[in-house]
Amino acid sequence: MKKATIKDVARVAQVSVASVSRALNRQGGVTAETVERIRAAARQLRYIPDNAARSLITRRTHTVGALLPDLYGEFFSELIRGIDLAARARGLQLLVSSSHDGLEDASAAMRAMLGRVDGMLILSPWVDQAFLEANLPGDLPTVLMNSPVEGGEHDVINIDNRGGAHAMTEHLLRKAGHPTVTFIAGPAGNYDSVQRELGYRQAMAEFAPKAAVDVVAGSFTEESGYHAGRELLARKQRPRAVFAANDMMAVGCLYAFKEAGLQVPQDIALAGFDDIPIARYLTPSLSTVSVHIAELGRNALERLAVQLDGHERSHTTDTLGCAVVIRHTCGAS
Amino acid sequence: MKKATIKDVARVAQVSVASVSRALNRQGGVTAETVERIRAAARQLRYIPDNAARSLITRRTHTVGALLPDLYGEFFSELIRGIDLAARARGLQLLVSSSHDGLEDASAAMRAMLGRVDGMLILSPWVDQAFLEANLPGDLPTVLMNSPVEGGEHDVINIDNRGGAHAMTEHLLRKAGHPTVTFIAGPAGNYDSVQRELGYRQAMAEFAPKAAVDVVAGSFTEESGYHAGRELLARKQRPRAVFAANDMMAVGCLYAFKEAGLQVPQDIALAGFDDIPIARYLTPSLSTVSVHIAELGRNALERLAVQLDGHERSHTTDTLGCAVVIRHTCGAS
DNA sequence: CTGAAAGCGCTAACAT
DNA sequence: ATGTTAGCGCTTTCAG
Repeated sequence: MKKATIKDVARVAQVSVASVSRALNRQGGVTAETVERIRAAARQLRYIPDNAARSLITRRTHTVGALLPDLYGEFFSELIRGIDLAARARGLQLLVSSSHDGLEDASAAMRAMLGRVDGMLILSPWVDQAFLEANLPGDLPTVLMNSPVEGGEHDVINIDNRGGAHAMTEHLLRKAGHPTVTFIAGPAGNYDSVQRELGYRQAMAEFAPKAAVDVVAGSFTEESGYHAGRELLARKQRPRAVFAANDMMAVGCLYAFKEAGLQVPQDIALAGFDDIPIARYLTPSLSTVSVHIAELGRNALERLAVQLDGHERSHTTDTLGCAVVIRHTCGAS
Repeated sequence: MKKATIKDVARVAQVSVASVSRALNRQGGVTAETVERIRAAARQLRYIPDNAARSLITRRTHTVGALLPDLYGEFFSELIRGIDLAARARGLQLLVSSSHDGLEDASAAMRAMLGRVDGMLILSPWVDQAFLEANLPGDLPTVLMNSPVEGGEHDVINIDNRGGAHAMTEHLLRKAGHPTVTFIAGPAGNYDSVQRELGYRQAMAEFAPKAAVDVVAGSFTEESGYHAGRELLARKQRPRAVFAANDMMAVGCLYAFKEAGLQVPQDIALAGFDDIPIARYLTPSLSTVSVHIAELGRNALERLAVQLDGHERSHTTDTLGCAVVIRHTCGAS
C-alpha cells in the first residue's frame, strides 16, 4: 500500500492529472461535476499532495524559518508563540532553529534552512551585516529582530531597549527616590544587553550625576541573577536599588534578596526588563519594562509575510516602544 | 542573477551533474582533484542544493514535526528546547505547530505537515487512536508524548502523572502532616490533568479516607490558579494544603495567598507539578513534582530518530518517572 | 472544459 | 572515474 499520487487520483476519477491539479487547487476551469468526481477519488485514496514536488515547481515552501539563539525561558517561548500564531493565521509553517552559541553554529543552522523556507526571521545578538551577506542569498526575504544591523538591506524590528532602560532608571531615581541604582548586565556583547546598559548609563548621568555608575555582570539566566544578587549583598554597603537587564535575572535576584531575609522593596528595590508572563505573579510583583514579546513576534512575521506576498524585499527599521510597568518591587506606588 | 543549480556547477566545473552530486554528497567515486574543482565551482556560484528537489527523490526531508497544543509557559518552552537540542545533534530540522485548540485544528495542522516531515512528535491531550488513524498515513514514524493511546500502533512516552501526584499527595498528608488536601485540576478532559487527579484521589483514599476529596477547577494557566486560590480563600473554612495540577497554577495560587497576607506554608501549604525552571526561584520556593521536561523532549526525539534510521515503526510504551521535590511551600522540611 | 507534455532540480541506476 | 538518462510528483503552458 504505497502512497497515492496525483496519477492514481486521475486514473480513479477518469480524468487527466492536469484536471486533478486544477480541481484540487480550485483554480477554476473545471466543471463542478468533474470537481466532485475528483474530490471523491482523492478522498477514497486518502490522497495527500506531496509538498516537496509541489514546491519544486512553484518555488514556494509556505514555510518560514526562525533563527533564535536559544529557547530558554519565557522570553523565547512568548516570542515563538507570537510568531507561530501569526504564521498559522497566514497558513505558513514554522521551522525553528535555536540553541546556537555563536556565529559558527548560526551559520550552519542558517544554511540548513536555506531552500526549505520562503523567508527568515532572525533574532541573534551576534549576527551582523557581514555575516548576513556571507550567509544569505541576497534575495531571501528576511526580517531581523533586535538587531544591530540598521539602515541597510534588511527589514528590522527593534525594541526600544535604550529608551525602556532609561525610563526605568529614571523612575527608580526620581519617582521612587532611590539615590542611585545598580545595574545587572546581560552577556557581554549581547546587543539587547548593551543597549539596555546604555539607557541606564544615560539616565544615571542625567538624574544622578553625582552617583557612581555601578554595573555587575550577568548572563540573562535566573541563576546568574541569583549570583549577582548574592554578590551585591556581600558588599559592605548593600545597594538600595537594583535594575536587572532582564526579568529572569530579576527573578534570581529577588530570590537571593528574600533568602537573605530582606524586605523588597523596603530594604532593597528591584526592577527587571521584558515583562515575561510570570513577572506579575512574583511576590512582590515585579516592576519591569514591558515589551509585548508575543506582539514582537507577530509583527515580525507579518512583516515577513508582506515581503513574501509582494515578492520584494523591503528595508524599513521599526522600533517598538516599551512601557515602564510599576508593580511592587521598585518601591514606588 | 538567478539561483545556481547543479547544472551550473557542472558546467563551470566541466563535469557532469552526476559527478557534482556525488562529490557534494561525498559518496566517493570521484577523484580528490575533481572534487576540489567541483567544490570551487560551487563556492564560486554560491550554490545551495534545492532541498525540495532532493527530497522529492530521496523521500527524506530530514525534518521532524512537533505538534503541540500550545506554546504558553515554561513547560512547552522546555519541551521544545529538549527536542530542538536533540534534533540539532542529529542533523534534523524541526517544524513546530502549536496553538490549536481542538481536534479540528490539530487535524489541519497535521495535514499541513504531512509530506514535509519524516516523522512526527505529538503531544496533544485530545488526540486519540481514532484521530490518529484518520489523520496519519499508517507508515509515518510517530512518537506520542503523554498520550492516552496505548499498547497499539505507536511509540508512546508518558510521564508518570498518576504516580507523581500520588506521591506528592502522600507527602502532603503523611510527611507534612496536613489533615486533608485540596486539588486544583487542569482543563477538563486533558489527559495529564485527569491522570494527576486520579493519583490525588487514590492517595486521598489511601491516606486520608475520612477526609472529603476536594477538587476545584483550573485550566493550567497562572490566571486560573490565581482565581482558584481566591476562590479557596473566600470559603468560610480555608483549606490547609493545596495541590495544583501544574506549576503555573501554583504560581498564580501562591500569588493569591500572599496577596491575602497569608504565610506560606504556615497558614496554607502549596505544591505544584512539572518543576518548571522558575519553581525554585519563587519565594517560598515551590515544592513540586519533577518531570525533567527537556529530557522528555530529548527522549521522544531520540526514539523517533531510531524509527527513522531503522526504517520501521516501533510501538513501545515508556513511562518516565517523576520525583517529588520538597522545597519550602509544602510545609515539611 | 479537458488532455498531453514539458520540465522544476536533483539522485541513482546504468553505461562507458 | 565519469557521463547519460530516467524519473520523483507536481504545475502549467499549449493544443484540441
